[in-house]
Amino acid sequence: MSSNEAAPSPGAHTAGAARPGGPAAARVTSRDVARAAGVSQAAVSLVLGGKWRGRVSPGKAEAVRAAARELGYRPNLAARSLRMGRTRTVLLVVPALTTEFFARVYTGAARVAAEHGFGVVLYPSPEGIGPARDPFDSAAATLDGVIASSMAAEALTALRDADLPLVMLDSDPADDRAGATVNLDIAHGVRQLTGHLTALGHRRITHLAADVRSWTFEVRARAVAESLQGVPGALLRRQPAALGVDAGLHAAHAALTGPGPRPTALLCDDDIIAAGACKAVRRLGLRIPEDVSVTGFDDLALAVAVEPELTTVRLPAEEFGEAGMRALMTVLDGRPANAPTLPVELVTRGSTAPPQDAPGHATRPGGQ
Amino acid sequence: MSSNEAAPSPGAHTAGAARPGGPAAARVTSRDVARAAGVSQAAVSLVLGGKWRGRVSPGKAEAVRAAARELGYRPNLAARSLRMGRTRTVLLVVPALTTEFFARVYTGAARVAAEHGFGVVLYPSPEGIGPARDPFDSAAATLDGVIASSMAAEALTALRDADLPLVMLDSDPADDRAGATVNLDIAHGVRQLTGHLTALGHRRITHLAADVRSWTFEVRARAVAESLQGVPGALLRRQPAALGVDAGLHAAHAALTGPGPRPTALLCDDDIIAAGACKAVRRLGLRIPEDVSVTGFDDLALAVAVEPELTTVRLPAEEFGEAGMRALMTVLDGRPANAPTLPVELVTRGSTAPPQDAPGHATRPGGQ
DNA sequence: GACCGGACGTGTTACGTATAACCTTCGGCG
DNA sequence: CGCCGAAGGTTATACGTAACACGTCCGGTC
Repeated sequence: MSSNEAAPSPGAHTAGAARPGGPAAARVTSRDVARAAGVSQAAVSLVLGGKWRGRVSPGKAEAVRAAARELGYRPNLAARSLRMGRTRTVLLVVPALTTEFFARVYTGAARVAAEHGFGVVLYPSPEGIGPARDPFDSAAATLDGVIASSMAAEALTALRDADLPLVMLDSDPADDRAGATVNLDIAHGVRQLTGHLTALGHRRITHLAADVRSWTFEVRARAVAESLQGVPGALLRRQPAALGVDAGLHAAHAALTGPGPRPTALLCDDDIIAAGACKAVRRLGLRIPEDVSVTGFDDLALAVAVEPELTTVRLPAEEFGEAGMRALMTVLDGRPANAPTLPVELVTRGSTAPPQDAPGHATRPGGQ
Repeated sequence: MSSNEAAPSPGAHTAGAARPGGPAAARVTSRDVARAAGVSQAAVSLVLGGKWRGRVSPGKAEAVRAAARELGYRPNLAARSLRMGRTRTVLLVVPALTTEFFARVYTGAARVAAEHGFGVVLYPSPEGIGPARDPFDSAAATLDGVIASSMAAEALTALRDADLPLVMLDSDPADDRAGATVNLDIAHGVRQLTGHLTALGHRRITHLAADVRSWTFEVRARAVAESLQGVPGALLRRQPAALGVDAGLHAAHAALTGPGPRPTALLCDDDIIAAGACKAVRRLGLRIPEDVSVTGFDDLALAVAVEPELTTVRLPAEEFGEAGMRALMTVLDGRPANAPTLPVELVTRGSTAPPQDAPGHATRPGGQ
């Protein structure tokens, strides 16, 4: 990593000066550098590759580096990949990039990858790519490793032939396909959340549960149930919800108008569902948080855009991507993979408050 | 969104059946296919490359295809790139991926690229990558072309050496660096928007203008000014706003509490600023849309998550990315580039209504 | 004085593909 | 009949890099 921290910016300057009027058509190769430095191409490869300890004299090594800088030499990645059998490219499999959460995961992962000289290509789920060719058709041939979210696990079936190093994000640690698994401490976040709600006095809580088969949502459902187990008088119900604002709205409507006593809190599986739930609450003439408290998950930008701002569990999305990429890099180095679990944090905002349980004044038609 | 009903399963099935128990260590090359089909490696290349019209008999061609399928042959992209001098990889330069708009642009661009057998790598702006190495250092060596948003124009300076085919998104058509420019009909969208507001009776309008130097925001500012030029009694003011919910809140607060008559409409440069503006309006004890109308831009998911839902100008983000990539593909084919301008659409929702101080028209509390 | 091993390099090769150049067969035509 | 061009292939080569195998010098050692 510290081997080549040669300054790039002055290099660009001299490169511009070094090519006065010549057409950029002819790419400069390691052989050109060799010629300029008066050494063989092999020496250039050794020097620039950093492994010249006792093979090239310091003087010539410096000459090589100078010539490379002067000519603006960039190694041809295709040739290198062909020779080495490695592409320094990894695949990130996410359910959809248009969700802010995974866009941030990508950002973190790409940053760490860049530090290691790796690139990241995306497989943003079948619905993102649509009916086009399966990226694995060509991609699998030129990948060094894969990071995959548990929410896109089904896409991984296409990869089961190629036994690439694999790091799973937020998935069952018992999954043996993965070389390592990086998790978020979802269960703890849920416990904080339910603790917050019960401390406020909430007992009738409906979990607006994402109807996506995924490890992370299974954990959330289990943690919600378990953490309310010991609370006297707690009445937990479960309302499935698809992902999206509209789906959250419909699910919340069903939850609030269904049989039995009305819940005083809606615990939503993500902020987007929660935003939809807020709309449903208000359309029924109820107030947030006085009549119904609503909580989200993820702490997206959305969480502070809606009103009132959402109490939610902040997931460290970028750090998540960073940790996943770091784990993959250690696996690629042949070292044993660490599999950290990242902490999450409850963020308390205006969408939660003690319930106004007075049984008499349920509906206030006018409202604002 | 229904999850993926697409079926990559049959292809995966045959692939799984073709490799019974062998270790996947040894990659299958075109020579292996040649051996299996009883032809030379060159014939395999011809057949699989599709240019065997009068060079290989149909029978042998079919045998080659069968053998390739049977063995699960995947061409080595590194070798192909080295031989051809092209990488079938293009770069998409965007200001930040965590914004939904550009995530959708990427999705569309990646889809079209995949149809052409191209991959897309991202350069999500310096602030996304952070202080890590400049991706162009290595990337520029292996790119066939570039698509760049005008919002990330400064990042392009790093590319000025490499004279790669370049398609600009939503930027000044006079910019000569670009081989083609794909635009959105922003000006028309703005005219629809101002027409909508003035038809409702609004005259005192403040433009919450993104303080980002970018072609698209310059066009918006100009179009707002020009389209209100001929409206009698129109009073346009301009309030700079950084990007983000908080920035929108502050800018709107300044606009509403500043000197002079209070504006009855806030025309925001994007939905996120508009969401912040909504919060500012309510914090001042004013109502949307009765006291102040608010409009956004882009039609992100956010636009229907806030309440009231935002009147906004829908930008066809994915189509935008698709059109950009299509233009780049034609440039790469050596054909003259078409440079379309995509239509945009005004979406009228609950955040706009006639101003209450307009004579005659009164308040309609219900909403729809 | 023969031998050894480390420092300092260079020649050569292979990675897998696409394609130019070449070679053979064969039917048709002057 | 002799020759030509097309069909149907094959052989050979180059792309740019990394690294193995091989030299050569030279100071020290027995």
